[in-house]
Amino acid sequence: MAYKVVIVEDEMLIRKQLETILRKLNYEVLQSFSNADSFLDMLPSLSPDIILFDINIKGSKNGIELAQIVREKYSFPFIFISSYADPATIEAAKITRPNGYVIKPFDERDIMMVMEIALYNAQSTQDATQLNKERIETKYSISLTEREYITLSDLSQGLTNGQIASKQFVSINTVKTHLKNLYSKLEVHDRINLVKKVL
Amino acid sequence: MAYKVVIVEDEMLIRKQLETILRKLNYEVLQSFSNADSFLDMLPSLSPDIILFDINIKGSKNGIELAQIVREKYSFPFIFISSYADPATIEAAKITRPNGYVIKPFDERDIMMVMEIALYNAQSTQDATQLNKERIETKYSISLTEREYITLSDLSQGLTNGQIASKQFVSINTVKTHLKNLYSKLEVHDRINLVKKVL
DNA sequence: GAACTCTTCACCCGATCGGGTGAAGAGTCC
DNA sequence: GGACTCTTCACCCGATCGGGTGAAGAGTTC
Repeated sequence: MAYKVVIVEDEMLIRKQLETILRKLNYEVLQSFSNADSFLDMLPSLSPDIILFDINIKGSKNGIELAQIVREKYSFPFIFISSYADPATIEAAKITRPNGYVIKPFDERDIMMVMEIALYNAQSTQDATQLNKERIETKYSISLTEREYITLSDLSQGLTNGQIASKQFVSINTVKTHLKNLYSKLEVHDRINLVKKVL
Repeated sequence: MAYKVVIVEDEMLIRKQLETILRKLNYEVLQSFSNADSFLDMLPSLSPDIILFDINIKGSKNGIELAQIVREKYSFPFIFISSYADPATIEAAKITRPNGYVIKPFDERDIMMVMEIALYNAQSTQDATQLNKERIETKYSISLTEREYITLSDLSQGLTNGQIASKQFVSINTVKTHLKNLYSKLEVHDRINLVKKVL
Protein backbone atom coordinates (compact mmCIF):
# COMPACT_ATOMS: atom_id res chain seq x y z
CA MET A 1 0.00 0.00 0.00
CA ALA A 2 1.55 3.25 -1.16
CA TYR A 3 1.97 6.12 1.23
CA LYS A 4 -0.35 9.04 0.55
CA VAL A 5 1.27 12.41 -0.07
CA VAL A 6 -0.05 15.95 -0.34
CA ILE A 7 2.00 18.69 -1.97
CA VAL A 8 1.76 22.44 -1.40
CA GLU A 9 3.96 24.23 -3.91
CA ASP A 10 3.08 27.18 -6.09
CA GLU A 11 5.78 26.86 -8.71
CA MET A 12 4.24 24.70 -11.34
CA LEU A 13 7.46 23.19 -12.62
CA ILE A 14 8.64 22.15 -9.18
CA ARG A 15 5.22 20.77 -8.38
CA LYS A 16 5.22 18.63 -11.50
CA GLN A 17 8.75 17.52 -10.80
CA LEU A 18 7.79 16.49 -7.27
CA GLU A 19 4.77 14.60 -8.50
CA THR A 20 6.83 12.76 -11.06
CA ILE A 21 9.50 11.78 -8.57
CA LEU A 22 7.01 10.72 -5.94
CA ARG A 23 5.02 8.58 -8.32
CA LYS A 24 8.19 7.00 -9.57
CA LEU A 25 9.09 6.20 -5.96
CA ASN A 26 5.71 4.56 -5.62
CA TYR A 27 3.99 7.16 -3.49
CA GLU A 28 0.39 8.11 -4.07
CA VAL A 29 0.02 11.85 -4.66
CA LEU A 30 -3.42 12.57 -3.24
CA GLN A 31 -3.53 16.17 -4.33
CA SER A 32 -1.24 19.08 -5.17
CA PHE A 33 -2.07 22.62 -4.06
CA SER A 34 -0.68 25.85 -5.37
CA ASN A 35 -1.91 28.08 -2.55
CA ALA A 36 -2.47 27.98 1.17
CA ASP A 37 -6.20 28.60 1.24
CA SER A 38 -7.31 25.79 -0.99
CA PHE A 39 -5.00 23.50 0.95
CA LEU A 40 -6.57 24.47 4.27
CA ASP A 41 -10.04 24.02 2.81
CA MET A 42 -9.36 20.55 1.56
CA LEU A 43 -7.13 19.22 4.32
CA PRO A 44 -9.90 18.10 6.65
CA SER A 45 -11.19 15.75 3.99
CA LEU A 46 -7.77 14.29 3.21
CA SER A 47 -5.78 11.93 5.34
CA PRO A 48 -2.26 12.04 3.99
CA ASP A 49 0.60 10.09 5.49
CA ILE A 50 2.84 13.07 4.91
CA ILE A 51 2.73 16.59 3.46
CA LEU A 52 5.35 18.47 1.43
CA PHE A 53 5.39 22.23 1.96
CA ASP A 54 7.26 24.76 -0.02
CA ILE A 55 8.16 27.42 2.52
CA ASN A 56 7.85 30.30 0.12
CA ILE A 57 4.36 30.11 -1.30
CA LYS A 58 2.02 32.92 -2.22
CA GLY A 59 -1.25 33.37 -0.45
CA SER A 60 -2.51 34.22 3.00
CA LYS A 61 0.03 32.01 4.72
CA ASN A 62 3.50 30.73 3.95
CA GLY A 63 4.63 27.11 4.27
CA ILE A 64 5.91 27.53 7.80
CA GLU A 65 2.63 28.93 9.02
CA LEU A 66 0.77 26.11 7.30
CA ALA A 67 3.06 23.59 8.93
CA GLN A 68 2.38 25.13 12.32
CA ILE A 69 -1.33 24.72 11.80
CA VAL A 70 -0.91 21.15 10.63
CA ARG A 71 1.29 20.28 13.59
CA GLU A 72 -1.17 21.68 16.11
CA LYS A 73 -4.47 20.65 14.64
CA TYR A 74 -3.82 17.56 12.58
CA SER A 75 -0.35 16.32 13.52
CA PHE A 76 0.41 14.90 10.12
CA PRO A 77 4.11 14.49 9.40
CA PHE A 78 5.49 17.07 6.96
CA ILE A 79 8.61 18.01 5.03
CA PHE A 80 9.79 21.43 3.90
CA ILE A 81 11.04 22.12 0.40
CA SER A 82 12.87 25.39 0.09
CA SER A 83 15.64 27.18 -1.67
CA TYR A 84 16.24 29.24 1.42
CA ALA A 85 18.73 27.97 3.91
CA ASP A 86 19.53 31.20 5.66
CA PRO A 87 19.64 31.12 9.45
CA ALA A 88 16.45 33.11 9.86
CA THR A 89 14.40 30.78 7.68
CA ILE A 90 15.82 27.69 9.32
CA GLU A 91 15.19 29.16 12.74
CA ALA A 92 11.57 29.76 11.85
CA ALA A 93 11.23 26.37 10.18
CA LYS A 94 12.74 24.29 12.93
CA ILE A 95 10.30 25.41 15.60
CA THR A 96 7.58 23.67 13.64
CA ARG A 97 9.62 20.47 14.10
CA PRO A 98 9.52 19.28 10.49
CA ASN A 99 10.09 15.60 9.80
CA GLY A 100 12.48 16.59 7.03
CA TYR A 101 13.86 19.46 5.02
CA VAL A 102 14.98 19.48 1.40
CA ILE A 103 16.99 22.29 -0.12
CA LYS A 104 16.46 23.16 -3.76
CA PRO A 105 17.66 22.08 -6.16
CA PHE A 106 16.81 18.52 -5.24
CA ASP A 107 16.90 15.25 -7.09
CA GLU A 108 15.23 11.89 -6.75
CA ARG A 109 17.80 10.67 -4.24
CA ASP A 110 17.15 13.59 -1.92
CA ILE A 111 13.42 13.08 -1.99
CA MET A 112 13.67 9.33 -1.51
CA MET A 113 15.99 9.69 1.42
CA VAL A 114 14.03 12.35 3.23
CA MET A 115 10.66 10.69 2.60
CA GLU A 116 11.78 7.27 3.76
CA ILE A 117 13.31 8.56 6.95
CA ALA A 118 10.48 10.95 7.71
CA LEU A 119 7.81 8.31 7.26
CA TYR A 120 9.71 5.71 9.21
CA ASN A 121 10.41 8.05 12.10
CA ALA A 122 6.84 9.25 12.17
CA GLN A 123 5.64 5.68 12.26
CA SER A 124 8.09 4.73 15.00
CA THR A 125 7.33 7.60 17.30
CA GLN A 126 3.72 6.61 17.07
CA ASP A 127 4.53 3.01 17.86
CA ALA A 128 6.91 3.98 20.61
CA THR A 129 4.07 4.79 22.94
CA GLN A 130 2.60 1.38 22.36
CA LEU A 131 3.91 -1.83 23.81
CA ASN A 132 5.85 -4.12 21.59
CA LYS A 133 7.08 -7.47 22.76
CA GLU A 134 9.99 -7.67 20.39
CA ARG A 135 11.21 -4.18 21.16
CA ILE A 136 11.30 -4.89 24.87
CA GLU A 137 13.00 -8.22 24.39
CA THR A 138 15.79 -6.88 22.23
CA LYS A 139 16.18 -3.72 24.24
CA TYR A 140 16.74 -5.52 27.51
CA SER A 141 18.09 -8.79 26.12
CA ILE A 142 15.45 -10.89 27.80
CA SER A 143 12.71 -13.15 26.61
CA LEU A 144 9.12 -12.83 27.72
CA THR A 145 6.61 -15.65 27.65
CA GLU A 146 3.26 -15.03 26.06
CA ARG A 147 1.46 -14.73 29.36
CA GLU A 148 4.08 -12.46 30.80
CA TYR A 149 3.69 -10.11 27.87
CA ILE A 150 -0.09 -10.03 28.13
CA THR A 151 0.17 -9.37 31.82
CA LEU A 152 2.65 -6.60 31.13
CA SER A 153 0.27 -5.08 28.59
CA ASP A 154 -2.59 -5.13 31.04
CA LEU A 155 -0.43 -3.69 33.77
CA SER A 156 0.69 -0.84 31.56
CA GLN A 157 -2.96 0.01 31.00
CA GLY A 158 -3.00 0.83 34.69
CA LEU A 159 -4.96 -2.21 35.83
CA THR A 160 -4.60 -3.67 39.32
CA ASN A 161 -3.69 -7.29 39.85
CA GLY A 162 -7.30 -8.08 40.57
CA GLN A 163 -8.48 -6.46 37.37
CA ILE A 164 -5.85 -8.24 35.35
CA ALA A 165 -6.88 -11.54 36.90
CA SER A 166 -10.53 -10.98 35.97
CA LYS A 167 -9.62 -9.91 32.46
CA GLN A 168 -7.50 -12.97 31.86
CA PHE A 169 -9.83 -15.34 33.72
CA VAL A 170 -7.05 -16.54 35.97
CA SER A 171 -6.34 -16.33 39.67
CA ILE A 172 -4.83 -13.23 41.15
CA ASN A 173 -2.01 -15.46 42.30
CA THR A 174 -1.16 -16.31 38.72
CA VAL A 175 -0.98 -12.65 37.89
CA LYS A 176 1.34 -12.16 40.81
CA THR A 177 3.58 -14.97 39.60
CA HIS A 178 3.87 -13.43 36.16
CA LEU A 179 4.55 -10.03 37.62
CA LYS A 180 7.15 -11.42 39.97
CA ASN A 181 8.94 -12.92 36.97
CA LEU A 182 8.59 -9.67 35.05
CA TYR A 183 10.08 -7.70 37.92
CA SER A 184 12.95 -10.12 38.01
CA LYS A 185 13.54 -10.11 34.27
CA LEU A 186 13.40 -6.36 33.93
CA GLU A 187 15.26 -5.77 37.17
CA VAL A 188 12.71 -3.61 38.89
CA HIS A 189 10.94 -4.01 42.21
CA ASP A 190 7.55 -2.50 41.65
CA ARG A 191 4.94 -1.93 38.99
CA ILE A 192 5.59 1.77 38.62
CA ASN A 193 9.15 1.29 37.50
CA LEU A 194 8.06 -1.60 35.32
CA VAL A 195 5.54 0.56 33.51
CA LYS A 196 8.03 3.40 33.28
CA LYS A 197 10.64 1.10 31.83
CA VAL A 198 8.55 -0.35 29.06
CA LEU A 199 6.83 2.86 27.97
CA MET B 1 26.78 27.52 25.10
CA ALA B 2 27.74 25.70 21.94
CA TYR B 3 26.33 22.29 21.16
CA LYS B 4 28.86 19.49 21.49
CA VAL B 5 29.43 17.33 18.43
CA VAL B 6 31.28 14.08 17.84
CA ILE B 7 32.30 13.02 14.33
CA VAL B 8 32.95 9.49 13.07
CA GLU B 9 34.37 9.69 9.56
CA ASP B 10 37.40 7.91 8.16
CA GLU B 11 38.06 10.09 5.15
CA MET B 12 40.40 12.70 6.42
CA LEU B 13 39.40 15.43 4.01
CA ILE B 14 35.72 15.09 4.75
CA ARG B 15 36.43 14.99 8.45
CA LYS B 16 38.41 18.20 8.27
CA GLN B 17 35.72 19.80 6.15
CA LEU B 18 33.08 18.84 8.66
CA GLU B 19 35.11 20.17 11.54
CA THR B 20 35.66 23.45 9.74
CA ILE B 21 32.00 23.87 8.90
CA LEU B 22 30.83 22.93 12.37
CA ARG B 23 33.25 25.28 14.09
CA LYS B 24 32.21 28.05 11.75
CA LEU B 25 28.59 27.38 12.68
CA ASN B 26 29.61 27.70 16.32
CA TYR B 27 29.42 24.06 17.32
CA GLU B 28 32.00 22.56 19.64
CA VAL B 29 33.67 19.52 18.04
CA LEU B 30 34.47 17.35 21.04
CA GLN B 31 36.37 14.74 19.12
CA SER B 32 36.66 13.24 15.65
CA PHE B 33 37.14 9.52 15.16
CA SER B 34 38.38 7.72 12.08
CA ASN B 35 37.31 4.23 13.13
CA ALA B 36 34.53 2.49 14.99
CA ASP B 37 36.53 0.93 17.79
CA SER B 38 38.17 4.05 19.14
CA PHE B 39 34.79 5.74 18.98
CA LEU B 40 33.14 3.00 21.03
CA ASP B 41 35.97 3.11 23.55
CA MET B 42 35.72 6.81 24.10
CA LEU B 43 31.98 7.32 23.86
CA PRO B 44 31.20 6.47 27.49
CA SER B 45 33.40 9.33 28.61
CA LEU B 46 31.88 11.82 26.18
CA SER B 47 28.50 13.42 26.38
CA PRO B 48 27.84 14.87 22.96
CA ASP B 49 24.63 16.63 22.05
CA ILE B 50 24.76 14.96 18.67
CA ILE B 51 26.92 12.57 16.66
CA LEU B 52 27.74 12.59 12.94
CA PHE B 53 28.30 9.16 11.41
CA ASP B 54 29.66 8.37 8.02
CA ILE B 55 27.83 5.21 7.04
CA ASN B 56 30.71 3.76 5.11
CA ILE B 57 33.62 3.62 7.55
CA LYS B 58 36.31 1.01 7.86
CA GLY B 59 36.67 -1.04 11.02
CA SER B 60 34.75 -3.64 12.92
CA LYS B 61 31.44 -1.85 12.43
CA ASN B 62 29.94 0.51 9.90
CA GLY B 63 28.14 3.73 10.68
CA ILE B 64 24.72 2.14 10.74
CA GLU B 65 25.77 -0.47 13.26
CA LEU B 66 27.36 2.21 15.39
CA ALA B 67 24.19 4.24 15.25
CA GLN B 68 22.20 1.21 16.33
CA ILE B 69 24.40 0.82 19.38
CA VAL B 70 24.18 4.50 20.22
CA ARG B 71 20.42 4.51 19.86
CA GLU B 72 20.00 1.54 22.17
CA LYS B 73 22.61 2.16 24.81
CA TYR B 74 23.13 5.90 24.90
CA SER B 75 20.26 7.45 22.98
CA PHE B 76 22.24 10.41 21.73
CA PRO B 77 20.82 12.06 18.63
CA PHE B 78 22.78 11.35 15.46
CA ILE B 79 23.02 12.23 11.79
CA PHE B 80 24.25 10.15 8.88
CA ILE B 81 26.66 11.47 6.30
CA SER B 82 26.85 9.33 3.20
CA SER B 83 27.34 9.31 -0.49
CA TYR B 84 25.08 6.32 -0.77
CA ALA B 85 21.45 6.93 -1.33
CA ASP B 86 20.50 3.60 -2.82
CA PRO B 87 17.31 2.01 -1.50
CA ALA B 88 19.15 -0.72 0.38
CA THR B 89 21.33 1.68 2.31
CA ILE B 90 18.45 3.96 3.11
CA GLU B 91 16.37 1.01 4.21
CA ALA B 92 19.12 -0.04 6.60
CA ALA B 93 19.75 3.49 7.78
CA LYS B 94 16.18 4.44 8.46
CA ILE B 95 15.54 1.65 10.92
CA THR B 96 18.06 3.29 13.22
CA ARG B 97 15.80 6.34 13.15
CA PRO B 98 18.45 8.95 12.45
CA ASN B 99 17.73 12.54 13.39
CA GLY B 100 19.03 13.59 10.00
CA TYR B 101 20.75 12.43 6.84
CA VAL B 102 23.14 14.34 4.60
CA ILE B 103 24.09 13.17 1.15
CA LYS B 104 27.59 13.91 -0.13
CA PRO B 105 28.65 16.21 -1.50
CA PHE B 106 27.36 18.61 1.12
CA ASP B 107 27.95 22.25 1.85
CA GLU B 108 27.60 24.50 4.84
CA ARG B 109 23.92 25.11 4.18
CA ASP B 110 23.14 21.41 4.26
CA ILE B 111 24.96 20.88 7.51
CA MET B 112 23.45 23.91 9.17
CA MET B 113 19.97 22.94 8.15
CA VAL B 114 20.20 19.33 9.23
CA MET B 115 21.98 20.10 12.49
CA GLU B 116 19.56 22.80 13.53
CA ILE B 117 16.52 20.70 12.88
CA ALA B 118 17.99 17.55 14.40
CA LEU B 119 19.02 19.28 17.60
CA TYR B 120 15.76 21.14 17.93
CA ASN B 121 13.67 18.03 17.37
CA ALA B 122 15.79 16.01 19.74
CA GLN B 123 15.41 18.67 22.39
CA SER B 124 11.67 18.84 21.93
CA THR B 125 11.05 15.13 22.08
CA GLN B 126 13.10 14.99 25.25
CA ASP B 127 11.08 17.76 26.82
CA ALA B 128 7.89 16.00 25.92
CA THR B 129 8.77 13.07 28.13
CA GLN B 130 9.65 15.32 31.01
CA LEU B 131 7.21 16.74 33.46
CA ASN B 132 6.07 20.26 33.00
CA LYS B 133 3.77 21.93 35.45
CA GLU B 134 2.28 24.36 33.02
CA ARG B 135 1.64 21.71 30.39
CA ILE B 136 -0.25 19.54 32.86
CA GLU B 137 -2.23 22.45 34.21
CA THR B 138 -3.39 23.65 30.83
CA LYS B 139 -3.95 20.17 29.48
CA TYR B 140 -6.29 19.14 32.28
CA SER B 141 -7.53 22.59 33.27
CA ILE B 142 -6.45 22.26 36.86
CA SER B 143 -4.03 24.08 39.09
CA LEU B 144 -1.35 22.36 41.09
CA THR B 145 0.26 23.75 44.18
CA GLU B 146 4.02 23.82 44.40
CA ARG B 147 4.21 20.88 46.78
CA GLU B 148 1.79 18.85 44.75
CA TYR B 149 3.90 19.33 41.66
CA ILE B 150 7.10 18.31 43.43
CA THR B 151 5.38 15.26 44.83
CA LEU B 152 4.12 14.43 41.37
CA SER B 153 7.62 14.76 39.97
CA ASP B 154 9.04 12.45 42.59
CA LEU B 155 6.25 9.97 42.06
CA SER B 156 6.85 9.90 38.33
CA GLN B 157 10.45 9.00 39.06
CA GLY B 158 9.02 5.79 40.45
CA LEU B 159 9.60 6.58 44.12
CA THR B 160 7.45 5.11 46.88
CA ASN B 161 5.68 7.33 49.36
CA GLY B 162 8.35 6.61 51.93
CA GLN B 163 11.12 7.59 49.57
CA ILE B 164 9.31 10.77 48.58
CA ALA B 165 8.85 11.64 52.24
CA SER B 166 12.57 11.20 52.96
CA LYS B 167 13.55 13.19 49.92
CA GLN B 168 11.31 16.09 50.83
CA PHE B 169 12.01 15.86 54.58
CA VAL B 170 8.34 15.59 55.40
CA SER B 171 6.14 12.94 56.93
CA ILE B 172 4.81 10.13 54.83
CA ASN B 173 1.38 11.35 55.80
CA THR B 174 2.05 14.64 54.12
CA VAL B 175 3.01 12.86 50.96
CA LYS B 176 -0.18 10.90 51.15
CA THR B 177 -2.18 14.06 51.52
CA HIS B 178 -0.62 15.59 48.43
CA LEU B 179 -1.13 12.41 46.47
CA LYS B 180 -4.72 12.19 47.57
CA ASN B 181 -5.28 15.70 46.23
CA LEU B 182 -3.45 14.85 43.03
CA TYR B 183 -5.59 11.77 42.50
CA SER B 184 -8.64 13.89 42.98
CA LYS B 185 -7.49 16.71 40.71
CA LEU B 186 -6.44 14.42 37.91
CA GLU B 187 -9.36 12.08 38.39
CA VAL B 188 -7.44 8.88 38.91
CA HIS B 189 -7.44 6.41 41.77
CA ASP B 190 -3.92 5.13 41.89
CA ARG B 191 -0.34 6.12 41.21
CA ILE B 192 0.02 4.06 38.08
CA ASN B 193 -2.69 5.92 36.25
CA LEU B 194 -1.39 9.19 37.63
CA VAL B 195 2.07 8.53 36.21
CA LYS B 196 0.60 7.32 32.94
CA LYS B 197 -1.54 10.42 32.67
CA VAL B 198 1.22 12.95 33.13
CA LEU B 199 3.85 11.25 30.99
C1' DG C 1 -9.87 40.25 62.06
C1' DA C 2 -12.36 36.76 59.17
C1' DA C 3 -12.07 33.80 55.23
C1' DC C 4 -9.25 31.45 52.50
C1' DT C 5 -5.48 28.47 50.69
C1' DC C 6 -1.39 25.87 51.38
C1' DT C 7 1.27 22.89 53.91
C1' DT C 8 2.13 20.06 57.45
C1' DC C 9 1.04 15.81 60.17
C1' DA C 10 -1.58 12.06 62.85
C1' DC C 11 -4.51 7.98 63.24
C1' DC C 12 -7.30 4.55 61.29
C1' DC C 13 -8.72 0.78 58.23
C1' DG C 14 -9.22 -2.35 54.52
C1' DA C 15 -7.19 -3.51 50.10
C1' DT C 16 -3.30 -4.26 47.46
C1' DC C 17 1.39 -5.18 46.54
C1' DG C 18 6.07 -7.42 46.80
C1' DG C 19 8.38 -11.49 47.80
C1' DG C 20 8.89 -16.11 49.07
C1' DT C 21 7.97 -21.31 48.86
C1' DG C 22 5.80 -24.99 46.87
C1' DA C 23 3.42 -27.61 43.47
C1' DA C 24 0.70 -29.64 39.67
C1' DG C 25 -0.71 -30.20 34.77
C1' DA C 26 0.40 -29.38 29.71
C1' DG C 27 3.44 -29.23 26.23
C1' DT C 28 8.01 -29.60 23.84
C1' DC C 29 12.50 -31.48 23.01
C1' DC C 30 15.80 -35.03 22.81
C1' DG D 1 10.54 -41.77 29.32
C1' DG D 2 13.14 -37.83 31.40
C1' DA D 3 14.33 -32.98 31.36
C1' DC D 4 12.68 -28.78 30.44
C1' DT D 5 9.64 -24.66 30.04
C1' DC D 6 5.27 -22.53 30.56
C1' DT D 7 1.24 -21.77 32.95
C1' DT D 8 -1.61 -22.26 36.57
C1' DC D 9 -2.68 -21.67 41.57
C1' DA D 10 -2.28 -21.67 46.83
C1' DC D 11 -0.68 -19.85 51.23
C1' DC D 12 1.94 -16.77 53.89
C1' DC D 13 3.79 -12.36 55.60
C1' DG D 14 5.23 -7.71 56.09
C1' DA D 15 5.13 -3.35 53.69
C1' DT D 16 2.73 -0.14 51.12
C1' DC D 17 -1.17 2.11 49.20
C1' DG D 18 -5.86 4.32 48.91
C1' DG D 19 -9.15 6.76 51.40
C1' DG D 20 -11.13 8.97 55.18
C1' DT D 21 -11.34 12.36 59.18
C1' DG D 22 -9.37 15.80 61.70
C1' DA D 23 -6.40 19.53 62.81
C1' DA D 24 -2.83 23.10 63.37
C1' DG D 25 0.33 26.77 61.76
C1' DA D 26 1.72 30.12 57.96
C1' DG D 27 0.53 33.12 54.62
C1' DT D 28 -2.60 35.90 51.60
C1' DT D 29 -6.65 38.44 50.58
C1' DC D 30 -10.34 41.39 51.46
